[in-house]
Amino acid sequence: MIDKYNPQAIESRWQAAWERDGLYRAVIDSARPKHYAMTMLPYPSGNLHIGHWFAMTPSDARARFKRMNGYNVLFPMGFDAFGLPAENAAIKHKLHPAKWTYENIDRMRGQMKSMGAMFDWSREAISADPEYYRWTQWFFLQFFKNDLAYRQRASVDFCPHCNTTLAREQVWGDDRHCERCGTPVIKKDLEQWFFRITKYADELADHSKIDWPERVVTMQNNWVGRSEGAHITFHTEDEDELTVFTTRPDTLFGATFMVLAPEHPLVETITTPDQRAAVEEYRAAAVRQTEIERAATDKEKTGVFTGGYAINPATGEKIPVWIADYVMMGYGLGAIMAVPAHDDRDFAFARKFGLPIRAVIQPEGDPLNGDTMIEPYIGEGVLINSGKFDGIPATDAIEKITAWVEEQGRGHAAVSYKLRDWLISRQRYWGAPIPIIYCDKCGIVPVPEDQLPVLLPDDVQFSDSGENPLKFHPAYQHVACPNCGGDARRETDTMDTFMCSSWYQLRYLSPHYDKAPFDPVEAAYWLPVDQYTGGIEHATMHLMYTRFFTKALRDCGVFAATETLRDPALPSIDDEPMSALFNQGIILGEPRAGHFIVAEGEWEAERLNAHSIRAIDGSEAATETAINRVVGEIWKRAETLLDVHTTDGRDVTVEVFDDTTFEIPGVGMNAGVEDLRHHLDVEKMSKSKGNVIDPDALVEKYGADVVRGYLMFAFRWELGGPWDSQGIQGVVRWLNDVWALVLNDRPKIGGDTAAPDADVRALRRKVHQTIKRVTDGLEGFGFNTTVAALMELKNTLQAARRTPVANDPAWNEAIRTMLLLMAPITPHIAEELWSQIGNTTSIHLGAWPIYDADIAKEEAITLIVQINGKVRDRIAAPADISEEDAKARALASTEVARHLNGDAPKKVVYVAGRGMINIVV
RNA sequence: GGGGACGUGGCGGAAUUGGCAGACGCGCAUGACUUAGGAUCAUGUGACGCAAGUCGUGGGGGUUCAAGUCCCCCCGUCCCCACCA
Repeated sequence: MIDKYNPQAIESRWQAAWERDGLYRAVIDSARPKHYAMTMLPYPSGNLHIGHWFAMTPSDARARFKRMNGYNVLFPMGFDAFGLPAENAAIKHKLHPAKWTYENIDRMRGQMKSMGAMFDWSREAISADPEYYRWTQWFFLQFFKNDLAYRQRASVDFCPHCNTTLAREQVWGDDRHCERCGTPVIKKDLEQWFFRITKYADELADHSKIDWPERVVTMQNNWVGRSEGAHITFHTEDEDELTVFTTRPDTLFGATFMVLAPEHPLVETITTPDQRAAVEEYRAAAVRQTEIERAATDKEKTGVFTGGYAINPATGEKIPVWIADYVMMGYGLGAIMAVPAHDDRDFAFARKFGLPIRAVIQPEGDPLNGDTMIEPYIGEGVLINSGKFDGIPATDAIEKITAWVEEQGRGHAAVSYKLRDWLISRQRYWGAPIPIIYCDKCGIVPVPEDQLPVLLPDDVQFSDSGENPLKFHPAYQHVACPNCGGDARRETDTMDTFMCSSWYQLRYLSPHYDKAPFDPVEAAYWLPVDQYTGGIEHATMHLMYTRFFTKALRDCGVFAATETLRDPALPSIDDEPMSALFNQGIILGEPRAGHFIVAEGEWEAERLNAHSIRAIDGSEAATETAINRVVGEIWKRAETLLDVHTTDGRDVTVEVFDDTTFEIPGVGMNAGVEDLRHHLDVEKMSKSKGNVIDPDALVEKYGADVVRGYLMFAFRWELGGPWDSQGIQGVVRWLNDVWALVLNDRPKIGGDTAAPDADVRALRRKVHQTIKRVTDGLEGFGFNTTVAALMELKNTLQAARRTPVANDPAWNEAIRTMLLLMAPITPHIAEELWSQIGNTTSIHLGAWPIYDADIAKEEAITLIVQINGKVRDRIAAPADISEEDAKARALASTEVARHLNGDAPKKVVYVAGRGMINIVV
């Protein structure tokens, strides 16, 4: 009986059965430990791509694994449904964003169901639903009430293409472009809403309560950018105060001039009449300059003297005050004391404009001289030219001079952050309206909570310019002031969609709850998220915002009701939203090579493998192996393409454009190509490059289990890598083999003869070793080695099947165990085979196999005998061999004797755990 | 300029954290079966060598009985931040 594995026949059937039986409904069960697994929710862009599969199916495998290990697992899914693409599609196709969005959601939900993932769809949350954004607005009001939201005119980043302002986090790269569309941003002076995320700077830089990847922690800490230093107040000649932030108060005596950002408010008053024209011109030029130009680090320093002076509080000296665009208004206090002797930028500036340089930190060696220094000295040393502080090590002086400044009433220790408050206003339609009303009499008036949600009107006209249609919707804008009843105007900006995604883990708990953003009973049981997974690209955006949100909600008292329902002994849920995080990598496009010349014919390589190399003119290549090597080496080392010729049947000569020639004698390359550069044509997938892998087509061709299995097997999950359309065949073979192994009739080996005990023990040993590898692998996100372990077990079973072991009860146990171990990774085939071998309940409700270290323990080991670290012999020995025995056997080996050549061993090292002996001569 | 990650066969990647380098898979080679094969089965597959053997984890040094793994110096790739005071 051979019934071929046909995934299409079984997968939809099981998906329907699981849905019918409510297998993945997660319901509170206080008798079981909970596990809240969450993977980043998708934006409903239209179709699921392979990246979604790569992100979601391994997460699903781990959630299933947790479930089989006795956890009550919640693994929800939803859609981050507000956002610009919907609005752009609306403009382009004359289609309402809601229609576009919800149609996409319907399609993508269906595509996700084809993954066979255990998503609990009864908890689906969609951020564009009024019942969702009602609470997004409610949170805004809580922030407003608690002084965490404020409105301010500020110079903000504006994307001219998307026609909206952006948060600092959404401006990327050297050219400061819009994260969504790539257009360089411009600065605009606008009244906007901000959240006081900076209030939480220190807390956000503290990751001690969560288990997050080091990479994310580092990026977030850099983003918060805490620096410790001091505020020091100088006085101008007119007795105006001019306060600077510095991380080097120890160099105060070396401050020989000051620099203000061109936008600094004091510029107005400090500038002298004869300098005013020059200053005004410089300020105007600075405004005109793009951020890119201003931020270029290698730029020649520019600046203008204001004509004004300030007094260095340490030296009493009169020092000039300049303006220069290398000082930014947005960081610190927008003003610096310049210490040219000990700072790169100040040094360059001083040299250019002939300003005095005074060394105040002296390293060991020749005394520094400010007039002759050719570069600033940044390192450690002792203070000089610093009055009573002379001779103190600079590291101590930071504290001492700060204390002294404070005594003088001239400043204090201070901390500065790079983190900016979060700008959440967006001048676009498809987002959650900001629930604010402006009244001429009452000012800024929040919409009363019982009037939420502020609904987006449907009857809007989109213009090609992308301008917010709410601005042209009088009925939406004109409202009565909730306070005085008079004529008032509704805010037309909507909220940054990162606001919606900052709290979705809460809405999943009770997506239809209408008394609060979430049901405290659900929250008390499920929170916090135990395992979050998603891409690293959100490190300083979503992952920052959601942590801020949680802390802000805590301070607004939103978790109070939940806390009363929780065991106070449990760790708190209101400091951090997600206890653990794991970032998967990305799947890149399949590598493609171009044309090159082989055997004087033109050849084409669509891939890096020789298999698909063929001559355009139909001629034959040299041996495929040789060509294979050439292609590999070319792609590994060459920058530009080259000619490849065969000189005879086997040898290949490669000519690089610069006439370098090297030989490839049949197999392998000779040396001499080291200077060729690595070059591999691997790119991100994109429609325009035509290298997109469509998961639907793969599912249709191979089935969901194969796609899941391949995605987990072919890459390290945290790294991802280029797609390989041939590699998937390995997973196809694996599942075909498993299918045949479980279902096909077995020949009775030797009638009913009992299998030798040793063989049975060997089989069970392999099974238990696999249990351990799979358990550890799934726990630790090592999906690729997990699949490898399952393949090995299959290989072992295939071999055992030809022996009497296949008649032993241990065989059936092995099959059962293998299916249970496969269930999280390939849920459909596992379920089908589980049912076919006679089980009536779902394998996914089955208990995870228990690892028994005694069974897994090797009975015999191979002693590895090394001489001076080189393996010279292998000797079979019992696992419990004593050290003396092992050494004796090693020294008795004839191989050892041969290599010792009569020399006496100087030392014999025995490593018990590894069965290794090293004889040192 | 600052911070971080990485570099292992033709390819994706293993290596229980200092202990047999190359698991598992792709590809490839040879053979079998086939009208055929992008199917299946068997065997082989780091390099060099007929072999004994030698060499091998980007390069160079070091620590150690033992280094892909630890330390130092280079080279290269990628990511983040960036006139941050």
